[in-house]
Amino acid sequence: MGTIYDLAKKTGFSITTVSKALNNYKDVSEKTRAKILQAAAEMDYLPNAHAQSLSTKKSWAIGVMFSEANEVGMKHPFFNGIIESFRHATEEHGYDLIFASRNLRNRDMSYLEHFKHRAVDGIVVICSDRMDEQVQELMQSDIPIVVVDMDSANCSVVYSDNTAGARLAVEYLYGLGHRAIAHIAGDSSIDAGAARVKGYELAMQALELPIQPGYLVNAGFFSVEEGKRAMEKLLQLPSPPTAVFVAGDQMAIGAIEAVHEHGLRVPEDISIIGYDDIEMIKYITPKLTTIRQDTDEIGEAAAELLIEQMTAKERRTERRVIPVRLIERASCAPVKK
Amino acid sequence: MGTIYDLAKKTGFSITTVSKALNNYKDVSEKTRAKILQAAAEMDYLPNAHAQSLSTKKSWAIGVMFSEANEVGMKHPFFNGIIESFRHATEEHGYDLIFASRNLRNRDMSYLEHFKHRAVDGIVVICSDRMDEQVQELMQSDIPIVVVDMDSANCSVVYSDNTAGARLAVEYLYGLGHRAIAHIAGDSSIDAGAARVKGYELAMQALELPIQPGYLVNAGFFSVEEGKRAMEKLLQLPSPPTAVFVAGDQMAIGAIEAVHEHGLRVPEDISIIGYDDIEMIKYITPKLTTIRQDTDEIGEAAAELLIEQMTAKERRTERRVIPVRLIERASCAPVKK
DNA sequence: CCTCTTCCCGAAAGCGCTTTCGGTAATTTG
DNA sequence: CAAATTACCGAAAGCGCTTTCGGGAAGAGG
Repeated sequence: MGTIYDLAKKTGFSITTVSKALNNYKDVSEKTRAKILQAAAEMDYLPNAHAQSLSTKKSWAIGVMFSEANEVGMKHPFFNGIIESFRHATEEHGYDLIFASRNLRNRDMSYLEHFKHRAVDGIVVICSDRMDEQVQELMQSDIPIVVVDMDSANCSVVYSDNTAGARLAVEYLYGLGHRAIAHIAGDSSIDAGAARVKGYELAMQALELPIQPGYLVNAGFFSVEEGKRAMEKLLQLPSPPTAVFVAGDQMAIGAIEAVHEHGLRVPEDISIIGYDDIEMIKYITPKLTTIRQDTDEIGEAAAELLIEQMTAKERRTERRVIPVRLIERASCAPVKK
Repeated sequence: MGTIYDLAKKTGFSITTVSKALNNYKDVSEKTRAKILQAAAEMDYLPNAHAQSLSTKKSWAIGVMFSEANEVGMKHPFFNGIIESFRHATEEHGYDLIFASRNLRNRDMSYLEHFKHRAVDGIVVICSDRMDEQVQELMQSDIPIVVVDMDSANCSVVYSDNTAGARLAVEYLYGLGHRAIAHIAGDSSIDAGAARVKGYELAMQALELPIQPGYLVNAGFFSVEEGKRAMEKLLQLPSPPTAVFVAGDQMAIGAIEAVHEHGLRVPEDISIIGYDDIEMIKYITPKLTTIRQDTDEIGEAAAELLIEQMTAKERRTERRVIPVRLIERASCAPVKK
């Protein structure tokens, strides 16, 4: 493969000139540049990224901290859409993604430390647990950063318009004639969960619907099982809801399961609307009506916000809220008279 | 953060000694090592990975080439399980994963070139298209490599026991009394597809069942739509099968859809068995019976094979075939009399 | 013909770290 | 007590690249 020294020897120029030719400096004539590029091609020369980073202080690498919760990691059906789109967007600008371990030759270190060690140009955190110490540490560092799916006053963030989405859902159910509308919520320690609760409450208030006791149930961390348990609670109520807005598709799947096991039908007996629009809900029965979060858009926005900071080499803080939209499928129906 | 020079200045020792202390060389006394480590902790010293890699020729990074086909990327429901487990396994040994772009400051380059540029210690390719030029190039390089989900004579590979899995599926259907067993296959250009076809044929032969004309249909690249179309072909046959072994869960989902649209039921009218055991099939109706590929095991095996090579700093070629197993759910039933 | 620009090129320092090879001081051995 | 080990430490070269700065040659201007 060779180094610029080899190129210098081969072409007879100095390594300075070789380096300049390779980097399009203008103080090298076209003729010598051509010779050098030719020689480089002949010997399959490739610059060594480590050497470059060392001397330029730029690594062209983005550190990613990805959903660590409950072992799902890259299997996370919503986040993996975001990271995919983020990857695409950053790739076009020449950045590589590095998934760091917290393990440096035995000694374990924090994500921040590892990212500093690797000298990444920026960081993206896609992880909904704002209370995570590691996340906190990253947000307080001075490395360019963008955080997805949670809010923060002192770093760039991008997330969906969760309250608007929740209102959309409630208003849609209302439009179908429903008045007894419950909400299976995600935990409020997660921004998205809290925002959707807020949207639910605002919408109910705007529609002058009181929230009946027991109609707002916290189902924790968005899993199928938790959604199922939450729905069971609703079904046990003296007067169960005719429609429920579920804060996440996975929980909605669990909710539907609970309804079925209770001998009722969706949507004939109970309407269910989810949130996220993950892949699999197109294949369940009934196909889930949901609020779609635009993962492509989110990933791209995150990339944009981060790249800006990295090229400016300074931390900025900008908030980007991505609109959502209702996807009508088959899990909601007009209320039974 | 500081460098070893700062540490040297602060402690009064030479940078040589500092470096040695940090790297547990034994020709530095306990006393001075303690002082240096102390100082390092005080100034939050972190070694610079680029400098280290430059001088040691070891980057502690693994380049990953991940499913590029049809824009799914990290959303691939089977591969993302593998990469997650692979990540876990390599993390414990101190390796980071780097998802490279093929874009180096405008000029585009191959994956191999990019990986050389980044000086990764090893490469993992998780991507089923063996004909991909990029994959070929990687397999022929001299960097330690492990390839998942396809076979090759000249590099380490790990994949599931696809023929055994196919036989398992066919024998299971046979055991339920089925004799008219069809196979919706993945394209033979993909190793997994070809192996499953082979397993299907072997099993049918062993059971002395002739493969009726039209019973073996190539459905291409494992998508829901292709599976659906394939099933439609089967349903148009003069005597349609009573059971079909589908080479992938996504295709099986499509197949079930086709059956339903045809006014028939699964499994009452037609039994369907899938392959992979991806997350979502637990939530469709009916829950899909399938052959589970152990993504955890595959990822771990791949990690092991690669780490061996990287520590030995030499390319090796070993084949690891991971056993599969039948997961019985609700999409298969005894044949109707 | 001389001076002033402009155009090219290269010396050298620096990025932060590792590792070989000696050398001194302290310790052990005969 | 002299000689031979042993224990510690440091100088220096090297990893592959970038970038500042200065200098020579060629062309422009008077």
